[in-house]
Order: sequence, then structure tokens, then C-alpha cells
Amino acid sequence: MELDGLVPQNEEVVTWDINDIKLPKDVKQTDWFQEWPDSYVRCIYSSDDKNAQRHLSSWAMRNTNNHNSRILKKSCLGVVVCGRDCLSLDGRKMYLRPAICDKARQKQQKKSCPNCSGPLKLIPCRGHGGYPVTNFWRHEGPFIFFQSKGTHDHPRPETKSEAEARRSIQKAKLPASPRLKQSRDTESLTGKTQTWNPLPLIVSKQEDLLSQSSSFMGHFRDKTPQEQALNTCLSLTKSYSSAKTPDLVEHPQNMDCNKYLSKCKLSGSRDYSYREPMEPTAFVYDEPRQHQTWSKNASLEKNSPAERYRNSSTTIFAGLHCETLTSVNALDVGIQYAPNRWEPTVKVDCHSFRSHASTFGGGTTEGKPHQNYSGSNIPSSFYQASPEDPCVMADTDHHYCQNSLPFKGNEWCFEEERKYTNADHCNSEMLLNIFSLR
DNA sequence: GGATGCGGGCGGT
DNA sequence: ACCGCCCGCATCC
Ligand SMILES: [Zn+2]
Ligand SMILES: [Zn+2]
Repeated sequence: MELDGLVPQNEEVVTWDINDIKLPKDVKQTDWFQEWPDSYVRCIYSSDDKNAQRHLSSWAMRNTNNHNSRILKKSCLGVVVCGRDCLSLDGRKMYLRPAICDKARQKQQKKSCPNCSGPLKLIPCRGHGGYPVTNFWRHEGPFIFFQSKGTHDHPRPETKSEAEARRSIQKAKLPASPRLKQSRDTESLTGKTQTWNPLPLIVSKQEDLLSQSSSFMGHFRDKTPQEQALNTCLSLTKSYSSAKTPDLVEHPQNMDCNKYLSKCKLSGSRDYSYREPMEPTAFVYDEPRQHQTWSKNASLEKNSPAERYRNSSTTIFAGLHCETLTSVNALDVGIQYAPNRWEPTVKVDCHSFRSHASTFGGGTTEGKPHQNYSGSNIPSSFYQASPEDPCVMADTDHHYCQNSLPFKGNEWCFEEERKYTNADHCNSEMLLNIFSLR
């Protein structure tokens, strides 16, 4: 059942559908990227939004063929849980991210629970009429239209970055020789149980993670733990960032956290080409020429300085990446935890922000930058910790990064920002903190 | 290796 | 026609 118009996006009534021949062209404001879109929502992202460009979602979504090259369709793979419903030390369940690749997923299901070595179980998504929730992406001019159909009927899996972190850590900790590796593959192919994550990655204390991390990293003779960690961190953010972090690369061990943090403040999106909102017409689905032409016209020429300014800040937010928002948990536990009692999320808004001077000129972050970016449920890093817990520190840093974006956007901020592409540095820094605190 | 996209093909409604 | 989905191919990291 469609809920057309019932969930106003952008404080306006949604009048479009992803399948419409024409999509709205007079978009006054774009939405914050949603990491966990759920239910029947529709969003309009800026085409500058890196996450939207990559069609990212923290749900495990896989591409599916809808025989329509204009609209990218993805369906949810659900979540992987322990077949024994085991709990971590702190009493939380873990929710692993299903591998997106079919082959990899099959392999994954042969592995065993990293916590109790029990079998893993894939909970399929049946949130859309008994079928997986589907997401649709459609690029149109300066916007990326997004639509979700169905409500996930399962817990959230670990995020993409968390899953990547897990892989990196596992790879790093098992610099297995080719021979050993081969036997392992054979084992998995024959269906024998293989503990997915032999190392006790499931820990409830950051302390534990730290010690474990540095211990396995200590195996590398040629690199310091910091360097090793850094490599991991950088590799994790690589796919999201086109920026270089020369300081870190060249002098990781000398990197000062505060210094690094200051860079976080300047982090944002790299691409500032913005397009003016269109005349109140629409994007024509079946007339590629039209929107292409339009795109060209609108791209760069019509921007007045004021427009450029406000638009650039718009882009700054749009450029924030998933990792920035998933916080330090990329390495904190590596696994998505949640309370034992899982409640389906009912409502999710597209957190939009006004692309008006008020949002910017104020120089505040009142444009609800903190508003549950991840929707109305448990934070990805569901983590009980004491104030002195390193994790808290890291998380604080994370928020700081998010709040410290150059809202005021003077020319300097603007330029500086271009140097430090995006907020991924925040993430890298957090990761670095984790490993270097010791 | 695995994430992502693409698109041919098949079967069900 | 629309949808779910399997499968191989290609690209990129
Ligand atoms: Zn288990
Ligand atoms: Zn789902």
C-alpha cells in the first residue's frame, strides 16, 4: 500500500513517484542523506551528495534488475544473526551485514558466529508485501531522487563501514601464508565450519579492542602499530574520499589529534558545482535530450555569489559521508549491536535543511544537524560507556566534526574545505585515536 | 575478494 | 506489463 503524500518530505507534500514520467524540477530544498531510510519515503538529494551518488545505504541493499536503465533498483538482503541467538559480553545481540555479492553471501553463511562459533542465520527482509524492501534511485539533472518501498522487518545490520572494518581487521590479523590460505579456502568450500572471526572482536570495552588490535598489529615488523592502524583507517575511507591526507601518510606517528581534528572542522564536500533550482517544470523521463540540455544550462552559469555561497554550504552537508555519521563504531566493535528487544522503526523523515540564508547566515547549527541522522532507532554504536571511555571521546570528536562544518562559510572556509575534501577525515581521525591512544 | 552496475533471461501474477 | 530473481560480465577499490 502506497502512502502517497502521507509522509511529507521537505515539509512539502510529496507529489512525485520514482516512476513518473516527469519529476519535479522546482525543488526548493534537498534532503539530508539518509543512512537508514525506512518505510515509504522519498527523498531528493543533491547530485553533489556523495552518498547519494553512490546509492549508499546502511541497509544491506543489493542491485536488482528492473530492466530500466534510468532507475536503479535495489532490494534488501536482511541481516545475518547468530543461529543460537547468543549475546555479547554486555548482553547485546550482534547483527552482521549480509555480503552483497551472492557468492560471498553463500560463503558467509558457511562461516560461524564470531562470538559463540554457532551457525549463522540470514534473516531475509520481507518488509514489502512479503518481499524485500526495495530502494530506487534516479538521477535527474542536479538532483538524485530516492524512493523506498516497504518497511524493514528486521534489525539493522552492521553498516558498510563496519563490515569493511571487520574485513580489514581480519585480513590484517591473519597475514596467512598462501598455503594456509589455500587450505582455508578449501575448507570453506567443503562446507566445513570456519569461524568467521576467530579473534575476539566482540568486546564490550574499548580497552579490550585496543589491546587486541595492537596485539595483532604487532605482528607486523615493518610497521608500527600506528602505521598499521592508519593504513587500515585510510583504506576504510578510501572508497569515500578522493582527498589525500599527506600529513598522515607521511608522518602518521607525529600526527597530532588536535591538529587532525582541526582538519575535520574544515572537512566537507569537494564538489561545489551547484545548480540553480529549475523553473517549475519537470524532468522528462523519456526525453533525455531535454534534461541533459537543462543540466548543462543550470550547472554553473547562473550562480550569483550569494547563490554560490548558500549552495556551497548546502553541498557541504550533502557531502557528508556515511562513515562520518556512523561514528567510531567502525572499529569500536565491528559488529552492529542492538538491544535484545528489537522494535521496528515506524517513521523516518528525510532530514532536509533549508537552502536559505537563514540556515547559513545564522552561523549556527540549528538546522537540526544532529537530528537523528540515522532515523528513529538505536544508534549504530549502541554502546554503554563511562565518561572516561575512549569510545566516548571518539564519539564526541565525531560530533564535533559534524557540528564544526563551516556553516559561516567565508571565503576561507570555502577554500580550505576544498583542500580537505570531506568529513571522512573525521572518521580516520577517530580510528587513529582508537589505535594511538595506547 | 567483494561491492556495484548492467542487462539477458525465466517464471509468476 | 510488472515484479522477483538467477546469472554472468565488467569495473573499481
Ligand atoms: Zn553466536
Ligand atoms: Zn530489509
